[in-house]
Amino acid sequence: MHPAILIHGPTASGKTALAIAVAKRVGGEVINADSMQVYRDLAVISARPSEEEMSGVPHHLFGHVDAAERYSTGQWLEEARSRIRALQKKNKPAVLVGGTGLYLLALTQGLSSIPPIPEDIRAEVRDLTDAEGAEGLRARLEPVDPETAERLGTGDKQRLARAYEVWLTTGRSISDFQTERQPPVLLDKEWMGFALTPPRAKLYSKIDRRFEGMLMQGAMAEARALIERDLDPELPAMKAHGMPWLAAFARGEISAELAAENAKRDTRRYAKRQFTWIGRQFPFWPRIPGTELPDRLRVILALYKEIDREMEADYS
RNA sequence: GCCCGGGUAGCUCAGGGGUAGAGCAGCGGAUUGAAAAUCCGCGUGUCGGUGGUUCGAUUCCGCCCCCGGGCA
Repeated sequence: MHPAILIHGPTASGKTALAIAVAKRVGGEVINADSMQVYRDLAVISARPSEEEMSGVPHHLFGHVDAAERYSTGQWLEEARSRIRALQKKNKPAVLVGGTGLYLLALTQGLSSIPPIPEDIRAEVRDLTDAEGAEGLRARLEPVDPETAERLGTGDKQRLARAYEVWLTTGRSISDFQTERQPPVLLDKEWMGFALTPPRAKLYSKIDRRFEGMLMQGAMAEARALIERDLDPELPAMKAHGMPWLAAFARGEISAELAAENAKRDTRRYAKRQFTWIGRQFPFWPRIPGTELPDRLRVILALYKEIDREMEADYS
Protein backbone atom coordinates (compact mmCIF):
# COMPACT_ATOMS: atom_id res chain seq x y z
CA MET A 1 0.00 0.00 0.00
CA HIS A 2 1.19 3.50 -0.85
CA PRO A 3 0.84 6.38 1.61
CA ALA A 4 -1.61 9.13 0.70
CA ILE A 5 -0.27 12.56 -0.19
CA LEU A 6 -2.06 15.53 1.36
CA ILE A 7 -1.56 18.97 -0.18
CA HIS A 8 -2.80 21.97 1.71
CA GLY A 9 -2.18 25.69 1.46
CA PRO A 10 -3.93 29.01 1.32
CA THR A 11 -6.35 29.82 -1.44
CA ALA A 12 -4.75 30.69 -4.79
CA SER A 13 -1.43 29.15 -3.79
CA GLY A 14 -1.40 26.75 -6.71
CA LYS A 15 -2.57 23.55 -5.05
CA THR A 16 -4.62 22.32 -7.98
CA ALA A 17 -1.87 22.28 -10.56
CA LEU A 18 0.60 20.82 -8.09
CA ALA A 19 -1.75 18.01 -7.08
CA ILE A 20 -2.29 17.04 -10.69
CA ALA A 21 1.43 17.07 -11.39
CA VAL A 22 2.10 14.95 -8.31
CA ALA A 23 -0.67 12.49 -9.15
CA LYS A 24 0.78 12.02 -12.62
CA ARG A 25 4.25 11.33 -11.29
CA VAL A 26 3.20 8.83 -8.64
CA GLY A 27 0.41 7.26 -10.67
CA GLY A 28 -2.23 8.41 -8.23
CA GLU A 29 -5.68 9.96 -8.31
CA VAL A 30 -6.83 13.30 -6.93
CA ILE A 31 -9.43 13.63 -4.17
CA ASN A 32 -10.89 17.02 -3.33
CA ALA A 33 -10.55 18.40 0.19
CA ASP A 34 -12.16 21.77 -0.41
CA SER A 35 -15.56 22.62 0.98
CA MET A 36 -16.60 24.78 -1.96
CA GLN A 37 -15.25 22.82 -4.90
CA VAL A 38 -17.73 20.08 -4.08
CA TYR A 39 -20.59 22.26 -5.32
CA ARG A 40 -21.66 21.62 -8.90
CA ASP A 41 -22.87 25.20 -9.36
CA LEU A 42 -19.58 26.80 -8.34
CA ALA A 43 -17.17 25.85 -11.11
CA VAL A 44 -15.63 29.27 -11.70
CA ILE A 45 -16.17 30.89 -8.32
CA SER A 46 -14.61 28.00 -6.41
CA ALA A 47 -11.72 27.72 -8.90
CA ARG A 48 -12.51 24.10 -9.56
CA PRO A 49 -10.14 22.42 -12.02
CA SER A 50 -11.48 22.16 -15.55
CA GLU A 51 -11.55 18.95 -17.56
CA GLU A 52 -8.58 20.27 -19.47
CA GLU A 53 -6.55 20.93 -16.34
CA MET A 54 -7.32 17.47 -15.00
CA SER A 55 -5.59 16.18 -18.13
CA GLY A 56 -6.61 12.58 -17.78
CA VAL A 57 -5.91 12.19 -14.07
CA PRO A 58 -9.02 10.83 -12.31
CA HIS A 59 -10.56 13.35 -9.89
CA HIS A 60 -12.98 12.60 -7.07
CA LEU A 61 -15.47 14.64 -5.03
CA PHE A 62 -15.38 17.66 -7.31
CA GLY A 63 -18.67 19.35 -8.20
CA HIS A 64 -20.80 16.41 -7.11
CA VAL A 65 -23.04 18.30 -4.66
CA ASP A 66 -25.99 20.57 -5.39
CA ALA A 67 -25.82 24.12 -4.06
CA ALA A 68 -29.10 23.64 -2.22
CA GLU A 69 -27.45 21.04 0.00
CA ARG A 70 -25.76 21.74 3.29
CA TYR A 71 -22.65 19.68 2.85
CA SER A 72 -20.66 18.90 5.96
CA THR A 73 -17.31 17.77 7.26
CA GLY A 74 -18.82 14.46 8.32
CA GLN A 75 -20.27 13.81 4.89
CA TRP A 76 -17.00 14.66 3.23
CA LEU A 77 -15.11 12.39 5.57
CA GLU A 78 -17.27 9.40 4.66
CA GLU A 79 -17.01 10.08 0.96
CA ALA A 80 -13.28 10.59 1.20
CA ARG A 81 -12.98 7.36 3.17
CA SER A 82 -14.63 5.30 0.47
CA ARG A 83 -12.50 6.86 -2.31
CA ILE A 84 -9.32 6.33 -0.34
CA ARG A 85 -10.18 2.72 0.41
CA ALA A 86 -10.95 2.09 -3.24
CA LEU A 87 -7.59 3.49 -4.27
CA GLN A 88 -5.81 1.47 -1.63
CA LYS A 89 -7.39 -1.63 -3.14
CA LYS A 90 -6.11 -0.64 -6.55
CA ASN A 91 -2.71 0.03 -4.97
CA LYS A 92 -2.70 3.62 -6.16
CA PRO A 93 -1.72 6.60 -4.03
CA ALA A 94 -4.47 9.04 -3.13
CA VAL A 95 -3.58 12.71 -3.59
CA LEU A 96 -5.85 14.79 -1.36
CA VAL A 97 -5.83 18.46 -2.13
CA GLY A 98 -7.77 21.36 -0.74
CA GLY A 99 -7.85 24.44 1.36
CA THR A 100 -10.29 23.23 3.97
CA GLY A 101 -8.02 22.54 6.90
CA LEU A 102 -10.81 21.07 8.98
CA TYR A 103 -11.39 18.32 6.43
CA LEU A 104 -7.77 17.29 6.48
CA LEU A 105 -7.70 17.48 10.26
CA ALA A 106 -10.74 15.21 10.47
CA LEU A 107 -9.12 12.85 8.00
CA THR A 108 -5.90 12.48 9.95
CA GLN A 109 -7.06 12.98 13.54
CA GLY A 110 -10.55 11.55 13.42
CA LEU A 111 -13.86 13.12 14.30
CA SER A 112 -16.03 12.54 17.36
CA SER A 113 -18.93 10.21 16.75
CA ILE A 114 -21.85 12.54 17.17
CA PRO A 115 -25.14 11.37 15.68
CA PRO A 116 -26.66 13.38 12.86
CA ILE A 117 -28.92 16.21 13.95
CA PRO A 118 -32.54 15.80 12.73
CA GLU A 119 -33.65 18.51 10.33
CA ASP A 120 -36.45 19.76 12.61
CA ILE A 121 -34.00 20.39 15.44
CA ARG A 122 -31.62 22.18 13.13
CA ALA A 123 -34.43 24.39 11.93
CA GLU A 124 -35.57 25.03 15.48
CA VAL A 125 -32.09 26.10 16.58
CA ARG A 126 -31.64 28.22 13.48
CA ASP A 127 -34.86 30.09 14.29
CA LEU A 128 -33.72 30.42 17.87
CA THR A 129 -30.44 31.91 16.70
CA ASP A 130 -32.25 34.44 14.55
CA ALA A 131 -34.58 35.36 17.38
CA GLU A 132 -32.23 35.41 20.33
CA GLY A 133 -28.75 35.67 18.87
CA ALA A 134 -25.59 34.34 20.42
CA GLU A 135 -26.59 35.70 23.82
CA GLY A 136 -29.78 33.68 23.90
CA LEU A 137 -28.06 30.50 22.75
CA ARG A 138 -25.42 30.93 25.38
CA ALA A 139 -28.01 31.39 28.09
CA ARG A 140 -29.68 28.16 27.03
CA LEU A 141 -26.44 26.24 26.75
CA GLU A 142 -25.00 27.44 30.04
CA PRO A 143 -27.08 25.19 32.34
CA VAL A 144 -26.72 22.03 30.25
CA ASP A 145 -23.14 22.38 28.96
CA PRO A 146 -21.34 24.99 31.04
CA GLU A 147 -17.95 23.83 29.81
CA THR A 148 -18.68 24.59 26.17
CA ALA A 149 -20.54 27.80 27.00
CA GLU A 150 -17.44 28.91 28.87
CA ARG A 151 -15.00 27.82 26.18
CA LEU A 152 -16.76 29.40 23.21
CA GLY A 153 -16.49 33.08 22.51
CA THR A 154 -19.53 35.03 23.59
CA GLY A 155 -20.51 35.85 20.02
CA ASP A 156 -19.74 32.58 18.27
CA LYS A 157 -23.31 31.83 17.31
CA GLN A 158 -22.39 29.06 14.94
CA ARG A 159 -20.59 26.91 17.47
CA LEU A 160 -23.07 27.77 20.21
CA ALA A 161 -25.87 26.65 17.91
CA ARG A 162 -24.05 23.44 17.09
CA ALA A 163 -23.45 22.68 20.76
CA TYR A 164 -27.07 23.32 21.57
CA GLU A 165 -28.28 21.14 18.70
CA VAL A 166 -26.16 18.29 19.94
CA TRP A 167 -27.59 18.68 23.42
CA LEU A 168 -31.18 18.76 22.15
CA THR A 169 -30.61 15.70 19.99
CA THR A 170 -28.65 13.48 22.33
CA GLY A 171 -29.07 14.85 25.83
CA ARG A 172 -25.26 14.82 26.06
CA SER A 173 -22.94 17.80 25.89
CA ILE A 174 -20.78 18.31 22.82
CA SER A 175 -17.76 18.70 25.06
CA ASP A 176 -18.46 15.21 26.33
CA PHE A 177 -18.53 13.82 22.80
CA GLN A 178 -15.42 15.72 21.89
CA THR A 179 -13.27 14.11 24.54
CA GLU A 180 -13.05 11.11 22.26
CA ARG A 181 -12.42 10.76 18.56
CA GLN A 182 -13.05 7.95 16.13
CA PRO A 183 -9.90 6.43 14.69
CA PRO A 184 -8.83 8.50 11.69
CA VAL A 185 -9.34 7.32 8.12
CA LEU A 186 -5.59 7.66 7.58
CA LEU A 187 -3.33 6.40 10.35
CA ASP A 188 -0.01 8.07 11.08
CA LYS A 189 2.11 6.05 8.69
CA GLU A 190 -0.43 6.08 5.91
CA TRP A 191 -0.10 9.67 4.79
CA MET A 192 2.24 12.56 4.31
CA GLY A 193 1.09 16.16 4.31
CA PHE A 194 2.64 19.19 2.61
CA ALA A 195 1.78 22.83 3.23
CA LEU A 196 2.28 25.48 0.58
CA THR A 197 3.46 28.69 2.22
CA PRO A 198 4.11 31.28 -0.50
CA PRO A 199 5.17 34.82 0.43
CA ARG A 200 2.07 36.64 1.55
CA ALA A 201 2.40 39.75 -0.60
CA LYS A 202 2.80 37.57 -3.66
CA LEU A 203 -0.23 35.52 -2.74
CA TYR A 204 -2.39 38.57 -2.16
CA SER A 205 -1.70 40.01 -5.58
CA LYS A 206 -2.35 36.57 -7.03
CA ILE A 207 -5.71 36.52 -5.27
CA ASP A 208 -6.63 39.89 -6.73
CA ARG A 209 -5.62 38.85 -10.22
CA ARG A 210 -7.38 35.53 -9.92
CA PHE A 211 -10.67 37.15 -9.05
CA GLU A 212 -10.40 39.43 -12.08
CA GLY A 213 -9.81 36.30 -14.10
CA MET A 214 -12.88 34.64 -12.63
CA LEU A 215 -14.99 37.60 -13.68
CA MET A 216 -13.71 37.21 -17.22
CA GLN A 217 -14.45 33.50 -17.14
CA GLY A 218 -18.08 34.09 -16.31
CA ALA A 219 -18.24 34.30 -12.52
CA MET A 220 -21.08 36.78 -12.81
CA ALA A 221 -23.17 34.48 -14.98
CA GLU A 222 -22.53 31.67 -12.56
CA ALA A 223 -23.62 33.87 -9.66
CA ARG A 224 -26.76 34.98 -11.50
CA ALA A 225 -27.73 31.39 -12.21
CA LEU A 226 -27.50 30.65 -8.50
CA ILE A 227 -29.35 33.80 -7.52
CA GLU A 228 -32.19 32.84 -9.86
CA ARG A 229 -32.67 29.63 -7.92
CA ASP A 230 -33.67 31.79 -4.98
CA LEU A 231 -31.79 29.68 -2.46
CA ASP A 232 -31.38 30.51 1.21
CA PRO A 233 -28.48 32.99 1.40
CA GLU A 234 -27.31 31.17 4.51
CA LEU A 235 -26.45 28.03 2.53
CA PRO A 236 -22.72 27.32 2.43
CA ALA A 237 -22.56 27.58 -1.36
CA MET A 238 -24.12 31.03 -1.19
CA LYS A 239 -21.30 32.14 1.06
CA ALA A 240 -18.48 31.27 -1.31
CA HIS A 241 -16.10 34.19 -1.64
CA GLY A 242 -17.63 36.74 -3.93
CA MET A 243 -21.13 35.30 -3.98
CA PRO A 244 -22.72 37.66 -1.44
CA TRP A 245 -21.16 40.67 -3.18
CA LEU A 246 -21.99 39.55 -6.68
CA ALA A 247 -25.55 39.05 -5.44
CA ALA A 248 -25.61 42.55 -3.99
CA PHE A 249 -24.37 43.87 -7.33
CA ALA A 250 -27.04 41.88 -9.18
CA ARG A 251 -29.67 43.49 -6.95
CA GLY A 252 -28.26 46.88 -7.87
CA GLU A 253 -27.15 47.67 -4.33
CA ILE A 254 -23.44 48.15 -4.98
CA SER A 255 -21.18 48.89 -7.91
CA ALA A 256 -19.26 46.22 -9.77
CA GLU A 257 -16.01 47.77 -8.51
CA LEU A 258 -17.07 47.55 -4.88
CA ALA A 259 -18.28 44.00 -5.33
CA ALA A 260 -14.92 42.99 -6.74
CA GLU A 261 -13.01 44.86 -4.03
CA ASN A 262 -14.98 43.17 -1.28
CA ALA A 263 -14.70 39.75 -2.84
CA LYS A 264 -10.93 40.09 -3.05
CA ARG A 265 -10.70 41.37 0.51
CA ASP A 266 -12.73 38.45 1.85
CA THR A 267 -10.46 36.07 0.00
CA ARG A 268 -7.31 37.71 1.37
CA ARG A 269 -8.66 37.48 4.89
CA TYR A 270 -9.45 33.85 4.35
CA ALA A 271 -5.89 33.20 3.16
CA LYS A 272 -4.64 34.85 6.33
CA ARG A 273 -6.76 32.50 8.44
CA GLN A 274 -5.42 29.56 6.47
CA PHE A 275 -1.86 30.63 7.30
CA THR A 276 -2.82 30.65 10.96
CA TRP A 277 -4.40 27.22 10.61
CA ILE A 278 -1.32 25.75 8.98
CA GLY A 279 0.93 27.19 11.65
CA ARG A 280 -1.19 25.98 14.53
CA GLN A 281 -2.93 22.83 13.34
CA PHE A 282 -0.33 21.37 11.01
CA PRO A 283 2.92 22.48 12.62
CA PHE A 284 4.84 19.41 11.48
CA TRP A 285 3.83 19.26 7.85
CA PRO A 286 6.80 20.06 5.63
CA ARG A 287 6.57 23.62 4.29
CA ILE A 288 6.91 24.44 0.62
CA PRO A 289 7.68 28.15 0.43
CA GLY A 290 8.69 28.17 -3.24
CA THR A 291 6.18 29.18 -5.86
CA GLU A 292 7.53 27.39 -8.92
CA LEU A 293 5.81 24.17 -9.85
CA PRO A 294 8.95 22.16 -10.72
CA ASP A 295 10.59 23.06 -7.41
CA ARG A 296 7.51 22.14 -5.45
CA LEU A 297 7.17 18.88 -7.31
CA ARG A 298 10.78 18.01 -6.61
CA VAL A 299 10.41 18.62 -2.86
CA ILE A 300 7.31 16.50 -2.60
CA LEU A 301 8.57 13.61 -4.67
CA ALA A 302 11.86 13.46 -2.80
CA LEU A 303 10.21 13.28 0.60
CA TYR A 304 7.43 11.03 -0.57
CA LYS A 305 9.74 8.46 -2.09
CA GLU A 306 11.41 8.00 1.26
CA ILE A 307 8.31 7.15 3.21
CA ASP A 308 6.86 5.18 0.32
CA ARG A 309 9.92 2.94 0.37
CA GLU A 310 9.66 2.51 4.14
CA MET A 311 6.09 1.49 3.77
CA GLU A 312 6.83 -1.01 1.04
CA ALA A 313 9.46 -2.48 3.32
CA ASP A 314 6.99 -2.74 6.20
CA TYR A 315 4.51 -4.61 4.08
CA SER A 316 6.92 -7.08 2.48
C1' G B 1 8.94 82.92 -11.23
C1' C B 2 5.08 84.85 -7.76
C1' C B 3 0.67 83.99 -4.50
C1' C B 4 -2.35 80.59 -1.81
C1' G B 5 -3.40 75.54 0.19
C1' G B 6 -1.29 71.04 1.71
C1' G B 7 2.78 67.20 3.12
C1' U B 8 0.80 63.07 9.99
C1' A B 9 -0.11 54.96 9.82
C1' G B 10 -0.29 51.12 3.64
C1' C B 11 -4.76 54.64 1.96
C1' U B 12 -8.27 58.83 3.10
C1' C B 13 -7.87 62.28 6.80
C1' A B 14 -8.36 64.64 12.14
C1' G B 15 -5.24 66.94 15.81
C1' G B 16 -2.00 70.13 18.19
C1' G B 17 4.42 73.36 22.70
C1' G B 18 4.85 67.79 26.89
C1' U B 19 7.02 62.41 20.78
C1' A B 20 -0.16 61.43 18.16
C1' G B 21 -5.58 59.45 16.75
C1' A B 22 -10.16 57.76 13.50
C1' G B 23 -12.22 54.94 9.32
C1' C B 24 -10.69 51.54 5.72
C1' A B 25 -6.66 48.26 4.60
C1' G B 26 -3.54 45.18 7.53
C1' C B 27 -1.62 42.01 11.61
C1' G B 28 -2.06 38.11 15.67
C1' G B 29 -5.20 34.21 17.58
C1' A B 30 -9.28 30.45 18.17
C1' U B 31 -11.07 26.49 15.24
C1' U B 32 -14.29 18.59 16.15
C1' G B 33 -20.43 17.57 10.90
C1' A B 34 -22.12 25.61 8.10
C1' A B 35 -15.04 25.83 8.10
C1' A B 36 -14.50 30.10 1.45
C1' A B 37 -18.20 29.53 7.79
C1' U B 38 -18.12 31.62 12.78
C1' C B 39 -15.70 34.25 16.57
C1' C B 40 -11.81 36.92 19.80
C1' G B 41 -7.81 40.44 20.05
C1' C B 42 -4.17 44.48 18.12
C1' G B 43 -2.59 51.18 15.88
C1' U B 44 1.32 49.01 13.01
C1' G B 45 4.23 56.11 12.73
C1' U B 46 11.74 59.33 11.56
C1' C B 47 4.14 63.72 12.09
C1' G B 48 8.49 65.78 4.26
C1' G B 49 13.92 67.51 5.26
C1' U B 50 17.06 70.80 7.77
C1' G B 51 18.44 74.82 10.99
C1' G B 52 16.45 78.03 14.95
C1' U B 53 13.36 79.64 19.39
C1' U B 54 12.23 76.71 23.85
C1' C B 55 13.49 73.02 29.77
C1' G B 56 10.91 70.46 25.75
C1' A B 57 9.06 71.12 18.66
C1' U B 58 5.25 66.76 15.06
C1' U B 59 3.03 71.61 16.69
C1' C B 60 6.00 78.18 16.57
C1' C B 61 9.82 80.71 13.05
C1' G B 62 13.51 80.51 8.74
C1' C B 63 15.31 77.92 4.57
C1' C B 64 14.92 73.70 1.26
C1' C B 65 12.19 69.64 -1.22
C1' C B 66 7.52 67.55 -2.99
C1' C B 67 2.13 67.74 -4.40
C1' G B 68 -2.39 70.51 -5.67
C1' G B 69 -4.80 75.26 -7.26
C1' G B 70 -4.37 80.29 -8.99
C1' C B 71 -1.55 84.41 -11.42
C1' A B 72 2.10 84.99 -14.93
